Amino acid sequence: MQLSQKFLTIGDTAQRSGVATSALRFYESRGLISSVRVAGNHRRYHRAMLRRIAIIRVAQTLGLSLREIAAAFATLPDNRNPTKKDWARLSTTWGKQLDRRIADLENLRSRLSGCIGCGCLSLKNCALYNAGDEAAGLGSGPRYLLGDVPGTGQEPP
Amino acid sequence: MQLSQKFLTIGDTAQRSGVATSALRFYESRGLISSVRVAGNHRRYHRAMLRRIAIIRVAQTLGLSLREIAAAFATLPDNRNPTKKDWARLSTTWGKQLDRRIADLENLRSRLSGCIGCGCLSLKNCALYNAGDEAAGLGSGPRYLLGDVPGTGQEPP
DNA sequence: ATAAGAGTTAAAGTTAACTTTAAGTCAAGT
DNA sequence: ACTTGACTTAAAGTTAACTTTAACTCTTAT
Repeated sequence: MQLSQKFLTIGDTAQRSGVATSALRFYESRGLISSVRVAGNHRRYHRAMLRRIAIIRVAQTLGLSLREIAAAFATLPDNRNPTKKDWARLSTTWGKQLDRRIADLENLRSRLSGCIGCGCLSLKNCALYNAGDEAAGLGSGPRYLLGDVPGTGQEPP
Repeated sequence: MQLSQKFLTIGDTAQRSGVATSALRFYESRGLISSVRVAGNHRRYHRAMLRRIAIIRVAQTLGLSLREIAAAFATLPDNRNPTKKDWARLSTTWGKQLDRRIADLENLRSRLSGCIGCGCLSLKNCALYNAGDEAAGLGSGPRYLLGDVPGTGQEPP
């Protein structure tokens, strides 16, 4: 295996990318990467594909699903291999998403802090319950917790 | 259905907790909640179980798996139903975990920021690669990206 | 010439957290 | 008496992201 080769076998690609051959075939089946075939139907990955594979792993670390990553790649003209500039654009977008996730968690954190000592945890008062399902209202979501406050028997529909 | 009843059918429990009956049976199969049986082999959940169910949902929102939640419940003396004090203890622990997750993400965020413009992304220099697998070293993890820098051919084992 | 090693495909297995389906039981209302 | 609705269980299905297995095919080193 020459390090300067332009095309790599799946085994070499796996070694250099740190991604199992089975995963590479899987990524290919999902359209995330591509290969050419040589005699014997064996795959050959272009060296540049290593960059793409690495970006996939980074994106996964950032919390993106393969579906989302594929969608991101699809925004590249001709679905070309990401250039340095493409990487800058993609990672900027992903950075913003990450910021949002962090903000959401911090929000959740402050809600939890407010609820740690309260012990109420009722649907109406507890910020934790009204966290995920803002528009849920009555009809879904845990109702009364500590205390299990009975209503009037005339709950709204 | 009387709101002041001490024991609820699975249907009533589902309605008041906002959790599907299938999910309740599933939680029970995993030991997260428990019930008594009445004539006809039908389940009855104690009203207090609603609190437990709600805590399960909150814990899930915080990112815990059912396995972890079960483990947390197991720390309660006699695996009793969580009291207000228990909730304070559990949620304090979970708050710390959440803090750690947030810190991890912020760390990742700053690494990403540093890499957005750089375009190097090599194993040795890139903070993003050395993110998850600190001790990975050579042998796993994407190697060379933009640039695909060839080594000496004498890589360490 | 041959055996080992690397590749190939399709299909099944894995884990989490449930949901859906199938087939059957039970109690209550008409 | 009979239908309806709620309930029961076991087993299979769902999604994501892969891995494992089985059964072959090719290439390469000896």
